[in-house]
Amino acid sequence: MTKNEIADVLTEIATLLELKGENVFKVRAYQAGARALEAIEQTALNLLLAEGTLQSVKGIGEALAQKIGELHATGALIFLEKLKASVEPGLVEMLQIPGLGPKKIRALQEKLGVVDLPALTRACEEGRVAQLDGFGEKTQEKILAGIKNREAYGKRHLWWDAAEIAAPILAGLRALPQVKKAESAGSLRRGLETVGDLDFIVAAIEIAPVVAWFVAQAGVKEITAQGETKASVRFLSGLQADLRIVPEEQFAFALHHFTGSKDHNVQMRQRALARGLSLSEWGLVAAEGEGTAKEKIATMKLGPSAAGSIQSEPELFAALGLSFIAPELREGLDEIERAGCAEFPRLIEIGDLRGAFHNHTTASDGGHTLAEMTAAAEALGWEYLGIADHSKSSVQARGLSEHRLGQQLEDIRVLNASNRFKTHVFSGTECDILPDGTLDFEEALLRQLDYVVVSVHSAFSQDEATMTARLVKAIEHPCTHMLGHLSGRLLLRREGYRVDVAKVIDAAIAHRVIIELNANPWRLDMDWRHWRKAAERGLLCAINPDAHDIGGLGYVRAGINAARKGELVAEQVMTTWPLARVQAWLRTRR
DNA sequence: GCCGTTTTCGGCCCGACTGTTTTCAGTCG
Repeated sequence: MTKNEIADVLTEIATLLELKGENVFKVRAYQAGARALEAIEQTALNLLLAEGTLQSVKGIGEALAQKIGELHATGALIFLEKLKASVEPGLVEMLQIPGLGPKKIRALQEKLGVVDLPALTRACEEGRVAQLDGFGEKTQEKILAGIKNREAYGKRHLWWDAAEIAAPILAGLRALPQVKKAESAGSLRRGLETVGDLDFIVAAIEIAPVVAWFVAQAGVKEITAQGETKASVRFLSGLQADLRIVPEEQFAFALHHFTGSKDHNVQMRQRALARGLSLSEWGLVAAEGEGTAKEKIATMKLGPSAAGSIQSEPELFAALGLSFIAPELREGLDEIERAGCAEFPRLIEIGDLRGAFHNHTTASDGGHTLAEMTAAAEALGWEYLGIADHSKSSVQARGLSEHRLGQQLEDIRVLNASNRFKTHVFSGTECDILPDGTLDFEEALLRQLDYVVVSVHSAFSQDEATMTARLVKAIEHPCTHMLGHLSGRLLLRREGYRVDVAKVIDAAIAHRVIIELNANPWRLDMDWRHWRKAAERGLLCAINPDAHDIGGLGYVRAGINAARKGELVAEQVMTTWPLARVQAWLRTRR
């Protein structure tokens, strides 16, 4: 079993233990073990297991090391099988219903014999749930609504879509006279590829009018919570938005807290405790003595206290002996440990980009012409634009024949010579990698182009070894400059094909082939989780929007999120390089 | 189940809100 599969098993164990009413700290230990496993490389895990030193990994002790070893060696775990047999399988689904946690689910099972969602629905409809201790009419209604809307409520949303919804809300909040500061937080601010809900943090001099505006927005279907410091609404689409309002002095703490991630926050609080401090969304105070952080801050006179002097996130990190951690890096992996040792390098920013490869035109399945795409690139201030329409085997995308590609090559030559645009156009192709790993065009034609992107668009169901060999063979082709969308995944829609990413990265480094970071919000492929280690080993990145129309060029914004999460700096991304350097690089790859 | 500048036991992040209760448990993030 691979480490990610083992991590999934540990998470499953945690869920089952939770449903059994096990000690919450034991549950947390399994969850922490899963995270620890996700954070290390497969090869490192293999080595640790071979050496018998897995317990040196923080969060993995004797029991987890034994179970991980068993899973790695045999692909099965007797402990899990026994655990599964002791928990009704329908209970796991019940955890997805808002308001239902392990305790309530156990009560439902023990008192009413409810073991799955259909039985729960009946029990609600017959009014039996409302009569249980700790339950009532409202809970019963909420459960029924939760079951009915399960799909929409549980759904995650593409970062891109969530960002579009969040932008006018943030602008609306900032326009209110009572609002001093407002930011979006949560996974949206962390730039995660998908977003579960929206979080807004506001510093305001008066609370009521802000809450009133927030809950009265167009498209609000229901108000799910409304208190003194927070309000939550659910939009018609099922997307939930949370608003937290704090005094201005606490804005930095609240922003940090609600940016998360949860794992990051847990580790930050542990770090604070180790220094005799207690961190919460309200502030950073001495951990000793009575009272909550909120109460302490309320009674605190202005003075040289930690909370009084911290006005920003960088100051908050500094107070815990840490260099600033960009929101995109706050996933609770190893960023806190590393921030304790050194500064992070300046991560790539959208303004660093000078162009992009892998864009389509009306010649294949794009919506705008070569000239229109070039004009749009010029409007973005880009020095260059790469055109890579589909090759002939991608019939579904009106892939270009050799003849039509030759024509496009000439069109681009003429366009560049005309000096009509300041943006230089590179002629390329998104050449299909055929099922056997050969390319869709002959070498003689490929050599006439400025560059070649190779991608898989067929035979997705090949086994991992075949697909990996196929990609490696395409990378080894002397004309290949870049590998397009490595996994072929479509977020929230379909899994990528099975491929050994590590081997593909090795091949790309060995043959000086770029792996693109496809910035299309549905793709964001290769995944950000691979980039840091790969780039440290010398892999070069290109942030490519895979634009099929002029609006699609803007997708690089999403690509920047992923690149930052992968800790890429501008130098490691070829599309930040000036035109002359890019030209020279492409020539040396011939 | 994990861990140790509180070190082999006794802790484990912290607070808001809801719904159910008359002071709090459960859930959520």
